[in-house]
Amino acid sequence: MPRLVATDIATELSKRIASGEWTESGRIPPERDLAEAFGVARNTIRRAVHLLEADGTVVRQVGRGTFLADPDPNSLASVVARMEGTSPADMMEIRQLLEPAAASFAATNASNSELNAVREAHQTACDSADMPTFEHWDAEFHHRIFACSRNDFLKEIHNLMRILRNQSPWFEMKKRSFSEERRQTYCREHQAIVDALIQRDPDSAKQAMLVHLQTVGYNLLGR
Amino acid sequence: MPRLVATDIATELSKRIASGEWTESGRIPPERDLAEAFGVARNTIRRAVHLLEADGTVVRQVGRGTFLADPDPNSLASVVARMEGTSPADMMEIRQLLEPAAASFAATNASNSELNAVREAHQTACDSADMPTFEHWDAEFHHRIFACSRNDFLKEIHNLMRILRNQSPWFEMKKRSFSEERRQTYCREHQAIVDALIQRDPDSAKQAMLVHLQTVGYNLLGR
DNA sequence: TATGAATGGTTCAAAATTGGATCAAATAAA
DNA sequence: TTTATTTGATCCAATTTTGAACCATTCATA
Repeated sequence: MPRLVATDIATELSKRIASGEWTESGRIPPERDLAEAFGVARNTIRRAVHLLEADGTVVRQVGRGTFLADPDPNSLASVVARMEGTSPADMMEIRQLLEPAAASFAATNASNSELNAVREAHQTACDSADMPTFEHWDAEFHHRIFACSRNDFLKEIHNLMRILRNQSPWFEMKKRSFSEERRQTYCREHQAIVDALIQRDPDSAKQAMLVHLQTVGYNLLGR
Repeated sequence: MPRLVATDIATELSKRIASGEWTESGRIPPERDLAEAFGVARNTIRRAVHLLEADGTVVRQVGRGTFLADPDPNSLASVVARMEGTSPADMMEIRQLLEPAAASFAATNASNSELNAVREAHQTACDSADMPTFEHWDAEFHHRIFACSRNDFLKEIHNLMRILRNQSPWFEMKKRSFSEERRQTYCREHQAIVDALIQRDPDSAKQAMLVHLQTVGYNLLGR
């Protein structure tokens, strides 16, 4: 047994943690159990665990236990958690990437009845009397275009973006910055998209959607 | 009895619910019964069920019981769940949309050291002796390009896609269909991407990435 | 309609679990 | 020998679990 049993135990624990021994529960055994398992006094375990704590490998909580500090950054949960901090600019950039593509796909793949549903959402939005109603049908318009893109994954990414936007405080900002003039602009731009879709022209649909999203981006981000 | 009994019971209950144990009645047993079944105090069961309630997994009603909640199709959880069923073709279509854009962004936004990291991953992949090593560095190559696209949301979408691919059985298929010839093709195509990035040419980078992903798509989907 | 059983909601105190801290004695290393 | 490490023990503080009692609501049944 070399010198400093504690450091040896610390590296052993590190190895086990790295090998995923306790990733499932996210928690390592109580010090008293570890002491028994390693056949060593509890104080020694405490010293070893203290090293891991100093590393940032592990976090201790009185009365609860010792926990792995960084939950697997490659788990679905952490990815989604990080997505919740997405900035408006980053989100807009991706929207401008995906939605024109969705419009293009829709022009090619949508059934006539699906296109009618898109036009219907557009029409209802234009005819709506108050802002909340407009915003609902505006969102529905975009949603229905994704719905007929015939790519389920793309559709779900859009759902994801919608949820993230609705969760974010900066979405409220957008609502407040709304005006009747902007509403009319959006209606005109939506009309252009609908026209391109009905003409089954993917490139025009893509272009019209991009133009619209640039307007939305400008209104939202001021650039 | 293990530690943190309440959370353990919560995950156990989650598993049973997911496996459809109580879907026909839509109702889980009374707390007092669960307490007896798990050999634990009722308060502990209450804590566990409270976690499920917070998840939205379950709804409680005084005097009636605890019921399975109608899954909200617009919750993050259900969106992610639906994403897990993404087809290879749909996934590939989106990759061919996003990764060329990421490469384009990278050509514009990356620092020189980030580009070096990309080149390094490419080099290591080319030099790797066995297939698992190659695949690791291949993945790292793509990841690092997203990392310097300077759009965090895009980066996380890529992480999401990576996780979904790794979870899916059809990903194994791809691994089996690998050959030395393909590996060399990928190396050449990666080289073209690296060259375009270092020349800071967004359009070439985008184009080179698209070409590469068309190869990957062809190998994966056979069309 | 009235009653009682079943069920979740609430509260409380005692016991158990777990990390935090300290100290003196034993042991190993220099 | 001197110094540092480990041990073994004890007590403290935070948290969880337990066990019990009582309340409020729902629902079936007398």
